Amino acid sequence: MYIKPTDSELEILNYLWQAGPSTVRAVHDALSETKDVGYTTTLKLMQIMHDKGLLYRTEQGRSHIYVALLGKEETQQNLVGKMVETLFQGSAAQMVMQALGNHTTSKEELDEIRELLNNLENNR
Amino acid sequence: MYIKPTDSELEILNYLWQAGPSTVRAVHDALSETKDVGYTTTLKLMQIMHDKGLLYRTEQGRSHIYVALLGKEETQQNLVGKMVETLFQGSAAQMVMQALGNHTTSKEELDEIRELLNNLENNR
DNA sequence: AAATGTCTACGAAAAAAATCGTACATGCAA
DNA sequence: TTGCATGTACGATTTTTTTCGTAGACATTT
Repeated sequence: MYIKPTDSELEILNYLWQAGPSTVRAVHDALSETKDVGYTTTLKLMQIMHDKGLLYRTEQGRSHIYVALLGKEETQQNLVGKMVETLFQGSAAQMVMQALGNHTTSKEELDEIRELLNNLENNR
Repeated sequence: MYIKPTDSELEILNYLWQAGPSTVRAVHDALSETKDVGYTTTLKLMQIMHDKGLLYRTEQGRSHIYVALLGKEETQQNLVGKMVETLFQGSAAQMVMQALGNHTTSKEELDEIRELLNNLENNR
């Protein structure tokens, strides 16, 4: 069974996806920018995530280097999928409407989506 | 500030959105279909939601009738928006790709989305 | 060498969510 | 009228998540 990361865990995963293998220090410094939290809190969270199998870690001198074991796309897919099921009765289109209707999206992005739509229809 | 409903609360809201004003019994019977949970658990949850201001209730004889105070669209918007921010760095288009890429969507729905895209571009 | 800084480990507490048992009221049926 | 079904209230417990203090190891600075 897939383990749904908590919101805090997601913040950490996000950083690791973007930054690659990182120390607790690096993660914590990044999170501190937007959030008031103690170092040991971040440390503990990452240790727990390691226990849960969400992170891999390797020793690097006196500290540890952590790597996300969940892929970004895989996780996005899981969470979006879950939201489509629970909040949109399984209709991805409904969710898309909500998402696009209330966010500013550039012409380039809209075009990209159009292309995706075409591909979906052709590979049917 | 907007209060994010928990997963359990969302299940209840979903039912209320679909069924309209309902008793605890009705909600619980519906949830029981897919989930093993005691009646008093559902009752307590709904009482808490009432305390939080998520539900309104009115007496009906010996029991209570509950109504969702959060609108469905409003809540969808909030949660989708939050997900776009945290999981897709603010890019709704990215989320849309994920959502469409991994769900089967009918031609009608795809057309509907196309139309939405056109409208978005025109009302710029 | 002593002090200081920076790690991890670990326990514990606080906070948030979810679960349920029991008590008690009341309607209804035998 | 006695007993059973069905409500709510409410406290308590359990589980999950978040937070942080303290201790000990080790490197670096003074």
